Amino acid sequence: MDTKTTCLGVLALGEASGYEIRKAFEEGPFSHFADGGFGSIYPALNKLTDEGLVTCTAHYQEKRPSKKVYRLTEGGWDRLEQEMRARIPGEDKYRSDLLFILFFADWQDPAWIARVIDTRIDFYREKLEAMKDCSTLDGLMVGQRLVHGFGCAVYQAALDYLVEHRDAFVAAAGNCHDCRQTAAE
Amino acid sequence: MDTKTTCLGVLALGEASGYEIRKAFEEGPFSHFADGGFGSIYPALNKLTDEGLVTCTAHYQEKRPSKKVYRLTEGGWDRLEQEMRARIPGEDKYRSDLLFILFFADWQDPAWIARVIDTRIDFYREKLEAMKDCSTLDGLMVGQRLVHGFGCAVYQAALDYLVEHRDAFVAAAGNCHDCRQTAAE
DNA sequence: TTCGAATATATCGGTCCGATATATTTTGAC
DNA sequence: GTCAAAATATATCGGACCGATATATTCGAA
Repeated sequence: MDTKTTCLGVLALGEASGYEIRKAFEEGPFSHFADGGFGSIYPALNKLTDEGLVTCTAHYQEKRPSKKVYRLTEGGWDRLEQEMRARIPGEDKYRSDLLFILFFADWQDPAWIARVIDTRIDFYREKLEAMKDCSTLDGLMVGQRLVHGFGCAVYQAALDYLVEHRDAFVAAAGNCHDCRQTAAE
Repeated sequence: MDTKTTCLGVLALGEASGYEIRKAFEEGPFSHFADGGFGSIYPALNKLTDEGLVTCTAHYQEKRPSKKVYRLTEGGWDRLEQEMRARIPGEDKYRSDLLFILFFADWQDPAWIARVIDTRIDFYREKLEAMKDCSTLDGLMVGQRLVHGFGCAVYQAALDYLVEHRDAFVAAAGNCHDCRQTAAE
């Protein structure tokens, strides 16, 4: 889904400003399967306004930049529904710099490998704790709760794998002292 | 990692053409944590050649476009090592159109929800089978095998969750006949 | 009191990606 | 045996996307 469509999705939960949409992508309920920075969100919101899919109301605030609150129009609802039924969704995209580094673990310093894995283990533990004690789950739609559960399940599997194989990764590191020659076959 | 760096990574396993690099991203050992289409790979390869990080040798073939084979230089090896140790790797990116659709399951047609989930379950089953019987695992470095295992573990967790909650998703669908009003609070 | 984080919008340059163009060989189905 | 489809192989273009940056104020913590 492009940024325009994911913005429509956030706005389907209630009116929001560009800033609030970004929070939904970064920390909110959309954070584990969608994203978008300001450089994508603001242009997308302008295009959506031009196409009549959202309305924009400026809420003037005395001491801050005036907040522009966006809201779906009937056309916006139609477009969102249409996008969600348009095609069987394509394969998920999963990109990981950590896995790229770990792939070449054999050629690297054991201490460095240990450090990147331990950092990630800590990160996953915190993330999962925050997701689980998430009391804001009440009142959500069933789909939202299930998708949240999907996120937890996948993070948990990643964490478990890292914990279980941490030592094997570290042991692999530093065993190949001549990688450039080895790779040259 | 940008496309230039991931290309260096593929070339670290042996010389390759642009076409072969793409296969490594699409089906090969890099497929579950990196990617890049021709539109990214060819320009990246040109830049790497300009910077002296790879060399390009044209292998003329009689009846096909001549194959340009790229190979890492010493500078290329240095750059790759440097990139992998430059910083603690950032959070993985996970993007999913399926989860976006499922998030709004309550508002959608049960048959459609069943179809998208069943399609994905089939996809994961095939993918996992292909990954597990992967006899090409012999002779790989330890890091490569472990990263492969990580991919299997995460795909398995995703598959298990979908199988277990498929009926709950379908049951959620179609229960909300008035989503636009409901969303308006 | 000062420094960083949060609130809030916006742009710009560079990168990335899907679609498309081109051309031949191999594979497989009927 | 023939024909279509898939694989081999490189390349570009326009539009979308993203990180960095600019601007300005308030709030809380050290």
